[in-house]
Amino acid sequence: MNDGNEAGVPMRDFSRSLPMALLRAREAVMDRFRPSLRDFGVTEQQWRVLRALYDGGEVETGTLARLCCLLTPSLSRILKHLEATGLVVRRPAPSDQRRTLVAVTPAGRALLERRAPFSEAQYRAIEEAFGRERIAALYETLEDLHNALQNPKS
Amino acid sequence: MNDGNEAGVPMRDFSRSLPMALLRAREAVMDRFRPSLRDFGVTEQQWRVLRALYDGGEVETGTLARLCCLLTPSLSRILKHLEATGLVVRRPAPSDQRRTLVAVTPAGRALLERRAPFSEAQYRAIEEAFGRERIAALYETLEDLHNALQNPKS
DNA sequence: GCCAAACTATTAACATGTTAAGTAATATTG
DNA sequence: CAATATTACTTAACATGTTAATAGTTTGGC
Repeated sequence: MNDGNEAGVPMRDFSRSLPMALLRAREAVMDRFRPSLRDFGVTEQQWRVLRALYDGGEVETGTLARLCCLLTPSLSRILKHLEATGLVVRRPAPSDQRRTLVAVTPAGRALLERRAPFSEAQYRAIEEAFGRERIAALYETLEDLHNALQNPKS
Repeated sequence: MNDGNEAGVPMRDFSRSLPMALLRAREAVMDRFRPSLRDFGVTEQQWRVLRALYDGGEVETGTLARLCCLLTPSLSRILKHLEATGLVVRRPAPSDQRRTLVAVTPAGRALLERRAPFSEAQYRAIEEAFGRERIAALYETLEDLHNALQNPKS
């Protein structure tokens, strides 16, 4: 009668799952970065937070969460850990005691600058394997996709 | 002297992080699918496992992990949960007692077929927002990237 | 057949993802 | 200005990500 179910909606081929395709590609990329993350004793998410703070200014927790693509409960635990290890500092915002301002410490900055060369080396290897132009085009496509799916009606 | 650190390696702009770009795009996509996953009481990963088993045959745990982009410790816990709720069954492989064969149950198949229409509706919305051809091209690019980074020298 | 090496799955421990609930501070309304 | 709603962050609970260690099987020499 149809493709095998009562509702008449054929099951999409598993290879055409967009979340899976994005995840597979991301895992292939992360496999290149995990060794040095491990060597420097930081998780992927801890690195993202330090990375977002590198510019030097204080950043509010909520803003930091959006920048790093983290949910605030996760970020809360990550900041607790980073503060305990002396890589970041937190203080309440003077103008609004609800908000928390986060900044990287000199130790955190030193860690960032020690790992940066290893990270850049992997970027060069990835660009060599896939093509610098194709990588640039992919950044654009991914940003367009993100924008196309944001707030469809608001 | 240079871009701000002693090693002379300028820090890459945070917007040019490939893992972040892939993650942001994936999160934008997943935001469309999470509501129905939640309505049907399954996690994203549980859905991936059921989805991979839909064809009907028995699949080894290791193969299933690769198909679903899951590490075997995660899959082990997920299968325990899915088996407890009656959505999959496990049995040792007759020819090799080390291996475990997994299959979806009628209840699991029923869940798959109930949610499929909601999932397909979101795929249509995504294709409408971003363009069917661009989505197809993205699948290709992501697969090429994955292949380009797999086993560079083996 | 026996023993060491390799393989498969699981468990353990710690960190994060996800949703709901809680706490404190600020903004709003009457 | 007091009661209420809203906001920002945290905590709690359960599920998964990640790495290391463990237990049971099989395989390969010998």
